[in-house]
Amino acid sequence: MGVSERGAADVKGERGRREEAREAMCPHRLVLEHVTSRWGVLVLDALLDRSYRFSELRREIGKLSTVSEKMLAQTLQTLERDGFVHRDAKPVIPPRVDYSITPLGREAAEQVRALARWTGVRMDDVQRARAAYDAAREAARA
Amino acid sequence: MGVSERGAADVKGERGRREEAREAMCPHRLVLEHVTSRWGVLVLDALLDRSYRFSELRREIGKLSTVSEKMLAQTLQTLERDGFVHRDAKPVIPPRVDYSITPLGREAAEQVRALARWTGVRMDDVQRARAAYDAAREAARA
DNA sequence: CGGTATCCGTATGGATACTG
DNA sequence: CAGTATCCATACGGATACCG
Repeated sequence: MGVSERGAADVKGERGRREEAREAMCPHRLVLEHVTSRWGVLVLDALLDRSYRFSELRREIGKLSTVSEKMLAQTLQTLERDGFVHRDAKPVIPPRVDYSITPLGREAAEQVRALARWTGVRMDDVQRARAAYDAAREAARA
Repeated sequence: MGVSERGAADVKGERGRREEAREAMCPHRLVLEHVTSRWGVLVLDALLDRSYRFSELRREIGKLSTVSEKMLAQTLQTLERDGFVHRDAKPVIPPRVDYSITPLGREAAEQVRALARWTGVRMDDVQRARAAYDAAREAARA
């Protein structure tokens, strides 16, 4: 799931309409979507170990899956706004911005990491299940 | 984040190309995306308590967020293929299909539920963080 | 009832170029 | 370096129709 935020570029400075509409009925579902989003998961997991600069974080995450600058920036902004990530912009040339996890973010990140680890551990069970499923469908086709 | 599967209808019987390509480099990331997907989270959480029929599940989930038949079917298929959900189609008229969670799925669902609960508990911290963030940006604008 | 097939609008998010 | 602006492909997901 994406971060569900339209880039500020596409429509002037507003968060997505969908997200805004859904915010009314069940606010914490959105928070869940933020932390479990495609890049949110990887950002939180990375920041659990140490703080990162923007490009450094991009490279780190890139080991697993390539993320565009745009999506990384969007994800970081969302997580910062929710209070999970702290952004420290140093007024130097060239610019230097450090991202770190907050105490609140750490709580989320630990659970997310646990889930991520779990998928790794259970991966072969999943693959066996998939093989069985595909085989059954193949058989049904004949 | 969606389930990341294109409907079988759109392109003949194949899973999304993106998903297929990414499957190669980091398979367990996809599993994580399946269980944390928009509807995957809600399906797993619901099935943790008891089994449901298709429409019944749709109504249950609908209390939180409306899901189309198409997306629910897609989500259930993905979770079934991964071995998290068991599908029991009874050969009766009218058709009756029960969905239940598997032991493997239960492990995932429990973690997902814990995370979902956590977002509920910490919701006011998040809202305070958001208010602070928005106020800071407002101040910077002036 | 429990789906699948098809059509289709549009938000999502990647690539690229540009700026402070 | 750390982003923002812009463009654009596409896949996400809703509506509808139909079938077993």
